[in-house]
Parts: sequence; structure tokens; C-alpha cells
Amino acid sequence: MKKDAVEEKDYSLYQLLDLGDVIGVEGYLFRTRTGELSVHVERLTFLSKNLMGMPEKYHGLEDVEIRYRQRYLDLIANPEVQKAFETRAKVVASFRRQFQERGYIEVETPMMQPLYGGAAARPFVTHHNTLDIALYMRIAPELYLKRLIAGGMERVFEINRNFRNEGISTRHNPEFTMLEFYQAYADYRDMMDLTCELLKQVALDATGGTVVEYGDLQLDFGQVRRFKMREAVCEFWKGPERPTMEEARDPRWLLRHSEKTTAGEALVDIFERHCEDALVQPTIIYEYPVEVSPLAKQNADDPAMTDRFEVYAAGMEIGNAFTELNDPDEQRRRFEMQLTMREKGDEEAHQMDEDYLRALCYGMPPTGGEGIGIDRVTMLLTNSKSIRDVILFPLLRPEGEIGIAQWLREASEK
RNA sequence: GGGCCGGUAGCUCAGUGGUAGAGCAUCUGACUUUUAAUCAGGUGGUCGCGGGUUCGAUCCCCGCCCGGCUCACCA
Repeated sequence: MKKDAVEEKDYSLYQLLDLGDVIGVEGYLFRTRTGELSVHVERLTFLSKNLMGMPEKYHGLEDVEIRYRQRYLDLIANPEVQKAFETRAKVVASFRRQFQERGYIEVETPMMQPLYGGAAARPFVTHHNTLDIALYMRIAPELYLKRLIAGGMERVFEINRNFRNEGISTRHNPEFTMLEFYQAYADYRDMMDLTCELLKQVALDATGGTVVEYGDLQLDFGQVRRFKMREAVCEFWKGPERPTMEEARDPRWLLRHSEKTTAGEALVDIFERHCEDALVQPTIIYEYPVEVSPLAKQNADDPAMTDRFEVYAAGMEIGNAFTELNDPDEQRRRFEMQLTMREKGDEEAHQMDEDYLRALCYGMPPTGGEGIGIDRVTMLLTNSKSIRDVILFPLLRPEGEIGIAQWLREASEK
């Protein structure tokens, strides 16, 4: 901006500008002595006024509370924030494109459900006035997507929000984005292979490579390890007396090493305590106990286990998949088992969903299904320590009276 | 919910039982040079909120609010 290159009124306007004002300029492009691209201004147009003090340019805005509450200010002050959300958009676009290429149909199923299910979680409850009924914000789309499989939509996927009424942490936001996909005539082995392909391609599309920096770790999405849950317990056992596979299979051994009351729950408990934080590189853990898998098909050789797996990376669960249980009578028994757990005080146990049973009674083909947490995958691919860094408006406690309306009123009266 | 840490100017941060500080931003003047940072001067604070101790509290004590990390819970 040079005084002799612009009209007098433009220059006096320029002198009234504050940091953060939005202006339009006309002129020619040039490079400054330091090589920065700039505009030699010949005409100046005022577009919008910034009334607030701006964060300091050098440090940016570091107060995390303000960054999350006033994301608009975070975006203005910290350019890398916009970058993270661009990467998030690439993650979603990559998944979507990969499913479309594989012949999956994208669908949208109810977020407000009269019965909730498909996961172990407490729901948010709301109310519909005209019907005068309670509705639950969904904790998962699973049971609706499988109704579609029963109806002959052989490959479906949905990318949408789930809502779980539970604690908030660096890895949990009460609403989060879940990708779920189901493929008829596939099983959990097929889903494992598909998962490896999907993750590798998403890493490529979002970051340009399959090896990703995460904190001081390097995660390689080009290869995913696979362990049975019992193998993982033997492999990653902390401390002396590493168990043998024989012991890991023995219900008495399992119950001796856990407070839980069933062998299956004990195995999961031991796994979580000994293995979870060791699963830094992308890893598939498979064969989950039937007690914790009410919607998964039992293993043909070992009825205590199900054909189910989870994907871990950086010690964090990012996906959950199984061969879907498609026997309506066995599903009835599983629901009844869940009802018993509910009566014993498990608030997260499944409800009986009779319409889902009815759908299975029409014959659901053998199906592989999976859910992948979009937020968590995005954390890994944007090197974010907290899920709040990949959710534009994470849930925070309301801050109370801001006083800006009063401030504006007083300003306009002057 | 437990533990630890934090909340001081618009932003980034110092600080002390005795009138509250710096840098940047903002304002005034000079400069027309450039990519956080030209010079000089000025404005700016219920020190998160409420009690208590004290002659006196931003500081010490208690309670509360908001946030962060972490454990628990939870996928």
C-alpha cells in the first residue's frame, strides 16, 4: 500500500483499518524483497469490520478453552487447524469413494430410534410431541443396516453421527462420526482384508503416504498385524509367568487372573490390561468371546468365541467387525442373555428388538459387517492427541452469559 | 466421579501479604519500509466467582465455576 498509488479517500480508509478487517483490493501482484507474494494496491474496498481484539500473531491462540469454544477465532489465528479439517474431509471422501468403487450403496438410517441397539452404551433420550413417545438418539446404526441386508441390499454403508451418553476424554466425544458397512456373502476374514486395503488407501489419500507420524511414533498403515485375542495375551503379557495358549484357553486360568465372572469377560479384561497399550502399530485382534459379542456369529470350531475382530493403532480402538449372527433363534437367546445382564444392573446391555428378529426370520444372508471410528482415524492421520482437535465443535460445558449483546447495545447507543 | 495442574490487559505470559507488570494488539504522532517484531508517547485489569483469615488478599484458607492432563467408566 503506497500513498501515491491510491486515491486520497482509499488512503484515509486504509488508515482506519484494524487487524482482522475484511477488505478487497485491486492492483498488481509482486514479490517483496523476502520473496513473499503481495499486492501493489491501487484500489481499496471496505468489506467487513472486526470489532474484537485479535490474538497475537506470533504465538497464535493457545488457550485451549477459547480454541474449542470459539472455533472461528481458532481458525483465524491458527492456520494448521484448517489443515487438520481439510485432512478430515479427505478421510471421509476417501472412504466414500472406496466403497462406491466396490459397489456399496450409501444409505441413511434413523438417528432417532424408538429402540436403541447395536452397541453397548447408554443413550440420550428425547421426546416426540405428536406421537408422545420417547425416542433415543442412536448409539449405532447396526441393526437398521442389517435390516437392509435382509431386504436384499447386498452392500451398504453409512457415514453418520452416533450419540453415546458417557464420559468425555481425549478419545471420546458424546457425538462422534461412525462409518459402518455391511457386505452380504462375506465373513469377518473378508472384512479383515478389506479393512487393510481401506486403511492403506485412506492414509495415502489423506497424507500422501502409508507411514504416518503420530507423536513420536511412526504408524505404518501399509501392513496390519493380526493376532487372535488369546495369542495377544500370550504375546504381550506384562510381567513374569507368561501364559501358554493352553492356559489362555482354560476358563479356570482366565477366572483366576480376573475379577470377572465369566471366562469370556475375563479374557477381554486380561487382554485390555495387558495388551491394549502395546498395540501401537496397526493391529487386528480376532476371536472375541461370545459374552461380549451379542450380535456376532459363533466360531464354528469354538462356540465360546465369535468370528469377530477389532482394529487397533496407537493403543486405540479404531474399528470393530464380525461375521453377523443371522440365526434369529440364536439372536433371540443372545437378546435374552442381554436382558438378564440388564436386570443385574448392566445399563448398557441390549434391549430386545423384536422387529430386528422378525427381519432375520425372513432370512438374512451370511454377512460381514464393520464399524470404523472416523474421528479416531482422523486423529491418527492428523497427528492429533485429542479427539477435540478433529471435531470442529466438541461438546463443552456451556460458558454462561457472554454479555456481547449488551456490549453491542451500548456501543450502538453512543 | 478421583488425583494432579491451570484461570492476571484483546492475545502470549511474568509477579508480590502493602497503589498490578512486560511484549504484541489497540489509540496518537512520525515514517511509506514490508510479512510476528520502525521510532516516540498514551489507553487498557471486579488478578475466574463467593466466603473467611488479616489493619490490608490477586497472593494464605474454605467452597464453587470453567478448562487441561490422567485414572476410573466407556469402545
